[in-house]
Amino acid sequence: MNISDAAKATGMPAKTIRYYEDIGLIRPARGANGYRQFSENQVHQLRFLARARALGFGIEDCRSLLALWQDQERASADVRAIAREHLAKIEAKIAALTAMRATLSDLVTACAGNDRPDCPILQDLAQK
Amino acid sequence: MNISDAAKATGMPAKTIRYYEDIGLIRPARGANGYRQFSENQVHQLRFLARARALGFGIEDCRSLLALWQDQERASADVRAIAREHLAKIEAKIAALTAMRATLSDLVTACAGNDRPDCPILQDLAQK
DNA sequence: GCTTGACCTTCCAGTCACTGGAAACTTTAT
DNA sequence: ATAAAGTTTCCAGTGACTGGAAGGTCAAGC
Repeated sequence: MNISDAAKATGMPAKTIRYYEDIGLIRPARGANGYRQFSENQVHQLRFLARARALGFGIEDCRSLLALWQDQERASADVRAIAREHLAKIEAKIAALTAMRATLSDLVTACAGNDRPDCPILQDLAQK
Repeated sequence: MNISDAAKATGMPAKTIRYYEDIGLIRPARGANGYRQFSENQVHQLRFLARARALGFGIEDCRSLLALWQDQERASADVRAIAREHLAKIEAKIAALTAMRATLSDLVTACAGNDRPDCPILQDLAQK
């Protein structure tokens, strides 16, 4: 399987797959012509990575999760610890964004949005 | 006012202020010794920037907002348009993160987190 | 055989908003 | 006089790609 087929099979850009090889997340074989060759198993790994990334896990978390997945002797506690930490980071981001949204939403509502220069948004930015 | 005083007055790292000069957000004068000299007005501008950044506006938005703030002939509609677009992006991010949180939260709950290898989190990552 | 086009390769640079660190200069305090 | 603190510039790194250039390879049509 060449890279564009792997890309189609996983929904990832070929560029991303090359990048993942670059940083050692996957190690596809090479044909005599130098082309990367992906096994079904590697396509499965790529899908695992795509799903983990879609859940917001960072690359290093993905590396750990992939290793745990491959490891039959893993403890689910190790997986859970990674997921919990990530969940905490996501919750912190949501909290920060929610606070921003509250303020911005108020300001957008308060601003007339017309031809005149007076603007509660600028007032807010200027004062604090 | 030297850079470290401006940093204290705004709560920004001096590095960040230098960076803002680098990209043309602010243009402090220079003393005979080459040191940057910040006026009260520029400190005010920096605080404006800090506040805008804290609300999540990108640098280019900050540049536009700063220009609008300085422009007595501005239309509040222009400010509002920037804020609304930014608000929409924040809401999209919140939606994405909230979806991640829902899935992750379920998975973390479902995982026993013990010594054994069976793990709903890995199962989820592997299947889709 | 030859050409065209689609595919593949590597490598370099850019994204965003800083942040860290090195080397060298100036100012301030002792 | 010296040491410490503050300042300067410049270069590199962050995360996770993404775009593009230059060049090699493959399959199809003439």
